Amino acid sequence: MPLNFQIIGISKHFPLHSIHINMEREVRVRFAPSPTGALHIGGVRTALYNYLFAKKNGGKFLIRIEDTDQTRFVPGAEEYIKESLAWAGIETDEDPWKGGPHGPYRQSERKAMYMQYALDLVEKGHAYYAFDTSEELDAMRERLTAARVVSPQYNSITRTTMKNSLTLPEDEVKARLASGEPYVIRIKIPRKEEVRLNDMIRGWVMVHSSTLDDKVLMKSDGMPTYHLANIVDDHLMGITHVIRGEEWLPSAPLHVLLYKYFGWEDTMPQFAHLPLLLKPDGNGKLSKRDAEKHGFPVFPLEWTDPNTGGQVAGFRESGYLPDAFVNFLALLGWNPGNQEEIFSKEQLIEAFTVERIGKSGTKFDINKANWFNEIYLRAKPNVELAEYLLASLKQEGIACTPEKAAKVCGVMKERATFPTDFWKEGKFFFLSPTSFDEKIAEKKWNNDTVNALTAYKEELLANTETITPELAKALLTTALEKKGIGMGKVMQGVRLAITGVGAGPDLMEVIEIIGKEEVIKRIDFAIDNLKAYIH
RNA sequence: GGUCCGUUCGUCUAGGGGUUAGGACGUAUCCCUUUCACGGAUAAAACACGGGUUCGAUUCCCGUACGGACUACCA
Repeated sequence: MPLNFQIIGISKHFPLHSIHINMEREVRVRFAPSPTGALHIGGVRTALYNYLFAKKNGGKFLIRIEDTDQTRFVPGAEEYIKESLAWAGIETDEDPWKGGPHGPYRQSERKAMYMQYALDLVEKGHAYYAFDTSEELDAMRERLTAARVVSPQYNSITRTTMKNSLTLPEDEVKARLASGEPYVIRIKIPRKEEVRLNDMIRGWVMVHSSTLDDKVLMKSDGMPTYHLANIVDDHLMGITHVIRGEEWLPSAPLHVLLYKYFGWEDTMPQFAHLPLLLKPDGNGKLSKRDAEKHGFPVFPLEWTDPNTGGQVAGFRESGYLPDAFVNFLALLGWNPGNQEEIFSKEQLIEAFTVERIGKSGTKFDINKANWFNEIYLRAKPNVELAEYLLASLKQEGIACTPEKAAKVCGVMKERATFPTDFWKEGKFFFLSPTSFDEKIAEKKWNNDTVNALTAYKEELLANTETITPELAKALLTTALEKKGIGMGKVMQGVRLAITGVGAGPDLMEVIEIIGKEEVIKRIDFAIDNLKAYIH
């Protein structure tokens, strides 16, 4: 794409690179999880926002696995991430599994390229070797704490007392390196400098460099830390916007400094730090414990930790529909600015802007998630819903035609929250009642009900037409008129006899689905078995 | 402790110098339904506090309080 002349004209006064690049660069964003366990719902939201942003702006969304900490690697976690995003319908353009032009997409596989960047910083005087052992580090912190230093850290002051290439003679440094002694490379944070960044959500954030510490860039095992790896990779992968959780905000100034020292300021991505997802009660970050405490999932998929054996519930397994889940998640911290709440994925892409992401933490409310699920469940065609019911029935060993299952779902969906409710609340469509709701029986089972049912049975027997809801109702009306009993008086009893419970979909529709013969059988059974309730 | 971020109904939020502070979930009540829901309607429910600035502040500024994140050779 050629630059237009106006921009070239401006370039006399403003740096051309930044204007040029910002306008011409394709939007590229990434989700960079660590494979250390199940992907938290907050992570899914971060991925979702990245995805929505990319698609909205005609850009690319990619996944990069940040597995630089080998000690925290958990088998299966990577697969879990992949499956979670797939379930939620968050599609990637580039990732470790399908690859892409900027691979590899696993930091462990990029290991070889980080050292040269760290060394580049050392050469430029922005980083240095450090040989301190962890015991020495601990001792330093203890010493500083004892001296009531407010923040004991490896920084411009303390580094002068430690074992590093700034304090040791050059020869000794060389000797130590040559001897294979373990070392790390630390960034050399300037003593006095104001570091600022313009966060897309929070505006200007300013931090004084004196509060930053000399973070480790290269670990002694030859792996980079997150701070180094994420800057190098984002740069190499052409990332234009970094949308990540608020927990990264404190280290963002460090990252800005790194871009500066590498000389990549012109293409430094824009940052957007997302508000946290909080516990539904009280305060704090939403955690696994909340799931256990409140009985709802905080992870997209069910997960069993291979190391601890600990198990967590998943939204998928709990019966949440992917579209409902995504819709719910999108509104947790973002809003469209109008009063609409129901958004398909495509509509979310269309409506999404970073500007409308809120600043404050968001408490997690499962009620709202359930509401979304109900909305999406009702919008689904009955045949699609039937698949869920058919699956439940198969587990129970009950045969059923797809047509009947669809019909059951059709009448049940108005009252269901989860697909599993079709079976749970609608067992009576498939199983004759063997027991009855005692409370209803106590209240509604009486001579009138028995008389009404007896008369109804006669009418059903006498009629030879195929039963429909209308016919079922007409016959009941006739029976009741003959007996001189009001419908309202016995309806609950009739329902109880036929379904065994006091609540359910329209009874006449239930009768149609169950069929005349079965209804008659159930009436007989109820009359025989509920005698004790007649006073 | 230090640094940074935040604070509108119980929850998610809209709004923004003058509003009856709007919507949604949840809750309650009523209507519809000769059954159960769905649906509809109504109600209760919020600008953390104190100073400024201003004719006027929930909105802007500064404090305080409260909450949170970060403070590893973890990400």
